[in-house]
Amino acid sequence: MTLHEKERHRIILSAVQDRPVVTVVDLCSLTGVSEATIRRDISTLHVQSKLRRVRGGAEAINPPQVVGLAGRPFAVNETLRTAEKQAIARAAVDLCDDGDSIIINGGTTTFQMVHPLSNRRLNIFTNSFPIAEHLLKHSKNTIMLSGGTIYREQNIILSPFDNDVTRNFYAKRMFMGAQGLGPLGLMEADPLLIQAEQKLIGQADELVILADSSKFAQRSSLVLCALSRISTVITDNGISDKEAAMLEAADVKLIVAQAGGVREEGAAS
Amino acid sequence: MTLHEKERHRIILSAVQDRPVVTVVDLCSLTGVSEATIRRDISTLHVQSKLRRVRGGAEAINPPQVVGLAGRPFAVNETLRTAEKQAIARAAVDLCDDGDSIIINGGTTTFQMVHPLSNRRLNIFTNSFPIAEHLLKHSKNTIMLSGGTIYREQNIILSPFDNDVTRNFYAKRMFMGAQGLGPLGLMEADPLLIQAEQKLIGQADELVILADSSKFAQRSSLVLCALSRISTVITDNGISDKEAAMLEAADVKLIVAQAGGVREEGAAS
DNA sequence: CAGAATGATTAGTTGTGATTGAACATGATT
DNA sequence: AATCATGTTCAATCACAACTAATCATTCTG
Repeated sequence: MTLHEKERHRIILSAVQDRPVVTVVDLCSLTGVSEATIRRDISTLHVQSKLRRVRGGAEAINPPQVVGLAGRPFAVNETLRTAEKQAIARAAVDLCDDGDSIIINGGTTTFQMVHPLSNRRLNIFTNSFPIAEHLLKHSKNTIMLSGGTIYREQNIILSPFDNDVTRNFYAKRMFMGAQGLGPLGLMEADPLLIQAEQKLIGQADELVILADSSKFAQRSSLVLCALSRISTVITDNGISDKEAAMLEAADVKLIVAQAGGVREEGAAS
Repeated sequence: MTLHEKERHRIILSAVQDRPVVTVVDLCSLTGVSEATIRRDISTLHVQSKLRRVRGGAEAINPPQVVGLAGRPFAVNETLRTAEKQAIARAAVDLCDDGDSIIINGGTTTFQMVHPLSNRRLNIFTNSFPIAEHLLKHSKNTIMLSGGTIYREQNIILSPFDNDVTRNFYAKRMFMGAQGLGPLGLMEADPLLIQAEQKLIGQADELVILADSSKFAQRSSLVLCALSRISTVITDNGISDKEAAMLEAADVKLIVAQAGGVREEGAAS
């Protein structure tokens, strides 16, 4: 993959805003270019005062504490398995072409999609405030937001009412994370979330699930939808043969994303 | 395929606006002409300052610093008359009690309400992304957002559809700024905004207008609503007696806010 | 036909990726 | 505490591919 200088800069800046510090290897797997290039880019952006260069990577230029606790999205969960999540998110974005209309459901995994999306031009509908915020600031995508109350813990916008914006938006694909993924289907913990997500699922042709391999071991109390409704699952190479077979039996396309590349298995429809 | 210079230039400019960066080969396959010609065109457009030439292609001229600019809301307008606007916004917030439900329409003046609101606890409905963002991070108010597309220039969320979240929210007061304020009523420039704002106005008992005194001189092409619909106007002490009389005649309560305190005049209903 | 614009060719420049050895941090050992 | 060992990060270098600019032949336009 060959990206242009400007595009890489966009992605790097997008990533550096998001976290106190990004490592060179992070940016490497995020952009798909070599370490040398990343270093050169960081140097360039450093002299332009777009970011500050530190050993091992780069940090945002603005004072460390500007963003309070609530400001950092998903503060606690964010650092877990980021490498896998980034690779998965990148594979997800690779499915899309510029101009596509997609839905991104809120979550820590789907949030990682914002960086590869920063140099794209899609129509994006989301119920996640941080995703909308980031894309608004760091990309040229068209952003549509669902209306309702902003729930601080989940950083999700929920409405008790039927939302006409939601019901009138049609998307080629919907991307969502998962609490757990088993033979029964997609598992979720919060009943309130389920209701909102089921509404959204109805608006998309394909349903793409982003789930790192640990999610296959997790179970939850509520089933959001059956496996048969899922078009594609993107995961990392920690997935077992048995789990892969389960998906294949349900006619689900499986994409295995690994840092720096994507290996495809299984088949469907 | 043979295209004329003008046509190619139009295509190139169109493409460059659309994406952060276009490559020469992109434009090549887009126009069907040779790389040499595209390069010549880019050179021409570059000296005309229609776009910026970068290695491998061209980029739009406008974002020399996308991050810093887009991050701060209303970057251009923000610094004008801030002292007055802050005093006005403070007076507006003083009208509210904790627990109230209010609507805040987007705008540079109403944005100033976020600071006095930071230690309050209200139910706030807004169509302004920056207002929601700020209150979410720096306050404990309950935030409700209208759904729809986020318009970047205005930083406002608009929906072509009737929005049930909007229609089901009832508020004691709605706060909004104004383009202009005259005998005919509240003036606004953008027809798209008018439609959305009129919907919102219907959901509130009282309509409170935040308008610094310069707004009485401004006129716009479109009337948003009559003076009679307005409950209260908050302005600064630059208001003339004649303008105050106009408001009093329409039975509008007038509040004059000045830095450090509030002086009340006029009376109503 | 003249002048301009376009496309192809070529030579020169610049960015990119991999390799190497030096500088640096970390943790363990004496 | 000082030293050493290990692993990571960094800068310099080089080969290679991509991009650019200049030139010239050809085609289009008036």
